[in-house]
Parts: sequence; C-alpha cells; structure tokens
Amino acid sequence: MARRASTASEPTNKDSSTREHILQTALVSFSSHGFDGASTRSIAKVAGVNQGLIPYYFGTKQALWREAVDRAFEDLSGALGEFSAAGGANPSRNEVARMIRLYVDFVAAHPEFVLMMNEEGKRQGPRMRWLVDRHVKPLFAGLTALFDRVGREAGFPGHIAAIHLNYIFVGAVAAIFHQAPECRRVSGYDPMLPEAIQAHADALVHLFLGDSSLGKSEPGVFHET
Amino acid sequence: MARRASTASEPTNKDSSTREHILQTALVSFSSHGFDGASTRSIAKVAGVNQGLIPYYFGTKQALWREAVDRAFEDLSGALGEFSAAGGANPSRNEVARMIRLYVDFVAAHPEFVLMMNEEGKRQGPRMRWLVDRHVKPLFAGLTALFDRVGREAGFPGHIAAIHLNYIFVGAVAAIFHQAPECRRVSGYDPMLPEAIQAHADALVHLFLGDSSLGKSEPGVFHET
DNA sequence: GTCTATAATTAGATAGAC
DNA sequence: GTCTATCTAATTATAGAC
Repeated sequence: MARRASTASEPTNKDSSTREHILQTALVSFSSHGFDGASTRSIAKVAGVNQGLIPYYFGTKQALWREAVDRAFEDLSGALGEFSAAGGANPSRNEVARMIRLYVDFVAAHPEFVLMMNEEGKRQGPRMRWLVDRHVKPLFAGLTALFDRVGREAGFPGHIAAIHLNYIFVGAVAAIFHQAPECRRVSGYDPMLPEAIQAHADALVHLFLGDSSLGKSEPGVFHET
Repeated sequence: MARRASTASEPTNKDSSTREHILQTALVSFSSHGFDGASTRSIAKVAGVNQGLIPYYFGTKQALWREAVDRAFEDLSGALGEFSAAGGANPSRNEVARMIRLYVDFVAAHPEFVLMMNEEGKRQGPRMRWLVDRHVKPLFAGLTALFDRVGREAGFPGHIAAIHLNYIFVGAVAAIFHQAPECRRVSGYDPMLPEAIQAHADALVHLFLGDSSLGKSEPGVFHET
C-alpha cells in the first residue's frame, strides 16, 4: 500500500496505520486465547504483518496488551456516552432501560471486551491489578451508586446487595455473547443476529425493570419514582 | 509415601492415587490459564509430581483435559442430584428456588467448572465441540424446558426467550464467582465467603422468582401456579 | 510407578538488511 | 517502516534408569 512520507515528529494516521491494525487485532487475540495463549507471531499473522513489528512498535508483549486494553475502554466509554461519565446520579426508569440497551449493544458488538475482562479478572496477577486500578475502579463508584438505588427500590435484603446486583447484571448481559460459539452449537441459535440482540435486551429490561408497557409496574425489581 | 502393591489388572485407589491428584490439579490449571497457557510442567509442579508422569498416565495433554472435564461434569451431576437427571418436569416454585441455590453453591465451591466452560465455549474448536456434544447437549434439553415454562409464566415476549433466560441465568449466577479476584480488588468484598454466597443466592431467587416470603408474588418473573 | 535426560518445536525479543 | 535471521528459553512428548 502507498504511504505518505512523514517527518519524525508528525504522528502517523491513527486509523489506517499498521500500528493501529496490530492493536485492534491484538485485543481480539488476547481475549480469545488469553495472554499466554496468544503468541506475538499469531497476532502478527492475523494482522498480516511480520512478528518483528510488535517489539518494534510496542516494546514488549505486556505493553501491547496494555495499549489494547486502553483502547477497549475508550470504545466502551464512547459507546455508553453520557452514562459512563455521569455515574449514578438519579436516573429515571427509561434512562436505566436505555443504559441497559446501550451496554447490551456494546457487548454484542465487542464481545472481545468482556472476554478480556473475564480472562484477566479471574486470577490475581499484575495485569488484573493494573486493569482494575486503571479502568474498573473509576467506573465502579458510579455503578455501585446506581445498583444501590435499584437494590433499595426492589427491596433486596441487606446493605451489600449492590455488589451482587452489579455482577448479576454484567453476567446476565454478557454470557450469551461471550459464549456465542457454544450457544450456536448447543441450540442452533445465533445470539449475534440483530433480532437476537434486541430480544436479549428486551428480556433483561423486563427482568430488571419490569414490564411498564402494560401500564403496571409489579414485575421486575425496579419501580418508577 | 507408602503405596500398596497392585497387580496389572487391579485398578488403583481412585481418591488417593497420584493420577487422581493430577486430574484435579489439571482442571484448576486449565480453567485458570487456558489450555495453551497451562503447561504440563506447571500442572505437574502444582501437583507435586514430575512432568513425565502426565504423558505416562494420560498420553497427551488433550486426553488429560478430556478426563478432567469428564470429572467436572460428574461433580456437577452429583451436586445437582435429582435435578440434573429429572430435567424440566414441572417443578414448583420452591423446587426451582432449591435448584438455584444448589447451582449457586456448586459454582461457588467449584469456580473452575464455569471458568473451564467460559474458556472453551468462547471459541470454535475441537474441545468446544467435544464438550458441547458430550456434556452440554444432554443437559440442555431439560434446561430449555424449564426456562420455557419460566419464560411463559413471566410473560416474556416471543418464543425464543428460553435460550436468553438460560444464558441470563447462568451468567447472573457465575460472574461474581469467576471474577472473584477482580471483585475483591475493585470492592474489597469477598464473594467466596459463606454469607456472600447466601446473599448472592437470595438476590437471584428474589430476581427470578420474586419474594414469596412477603406473601405476594408481584416482583420477579416467576409466579407460583 | 516415578524419576532424569533429551529430542523436536515454538515462544518473545534482538540485530541488521533494505 | 518492514522484513529475514537468529538467540535464549520454554514447550510437549519420548527414552530409559531405578
């Protein structure tokens, strides 16, 4: 491919550079095969470049992983829009429903995000600590406030319900997407189809917020205020 | 350690043999580091035996993995008792609640089971196909029947809700346990403590079945018949 | 049955041609 | 900036001592 000349100080094009291509390929490989299972040679092969370019651009495999994770959380932040920044203000039922649908759409479009979270969050180690301290903790305060309110309104017992609701929610959203190959083989149903994604979001909104379209708020755990 | 002599045809003691010890160690290692990430040397080291014993007992790494997975599903079947065999007969609300608590307790006691399922179910390959065809498909028919009934009673829209409820349920149960290290670091809360396991089961029963202890059946998605 | 030693392959990172 | 070639270390599996 033709490539325009660039001086030493001028940054290269962000979206079309092979560096960026390696970065996007790396996150998918790491999430699918794990950090140890994804070799730099296999990442380079999928990206269509030489293995030597990875140490050239990123130094170490660890550094490549970190840049790929940074990029993943940028994508999440962009997809959630105002919700990722606002935190747990005091959203209405419709705002919570919209947040659920935004997150479902993001996970369906980027299953590698939650696969990477599962890969690193399951065991202690430097990558888990780095990931949690740098990216998860800042998001967690807002999420806890939100689920604390949801839990109270739903009459969940005890003061520790928020953390449970948090993981119940993220697990309930993501499993069908990060287990998509298993789901297809066991049931013949493709959860990545647009109709399936919508049906999944519908089911989650119904489960967590109840069905307000019928004009009653009894089912579900969250009631309009 | 002293070991009693055995003839060629006599099977060795199942629970105390080093073969069995390797098998149990292997599942934890595979679930934590993935098939490629878990080296036979590291498995042998954790088990406290020599690396050469793995090809001696199991032939190949693949065969070791298969035996470890067989053992994991035996444990699941044992923990679920009558529920794993009965399938989706027509359980009462209390029976469903009991099944939820049994599964929560199993996942908390054996996070390596769902970690292994996540590890292999996320991508296509010979291990995923073997695992699904041999172990998941036989369980799936009963689960679908159960969630089909739950979905109908809860008024979920459409005829494909069962598969969504299935993955919503298994994801909701397991995430806090398979992400336990992440959970501890982000929140300081240990989901593996007995009180936490019970609180998680309480939250799930409340979410999926509603709170019948108050004598009303409005919240939740499942109503007593 | 359990060990040591090793063969064949592959890993991440480096050096240097162009 | 991208490639080939290579170094060192770690991988699975095998051979053989005891």
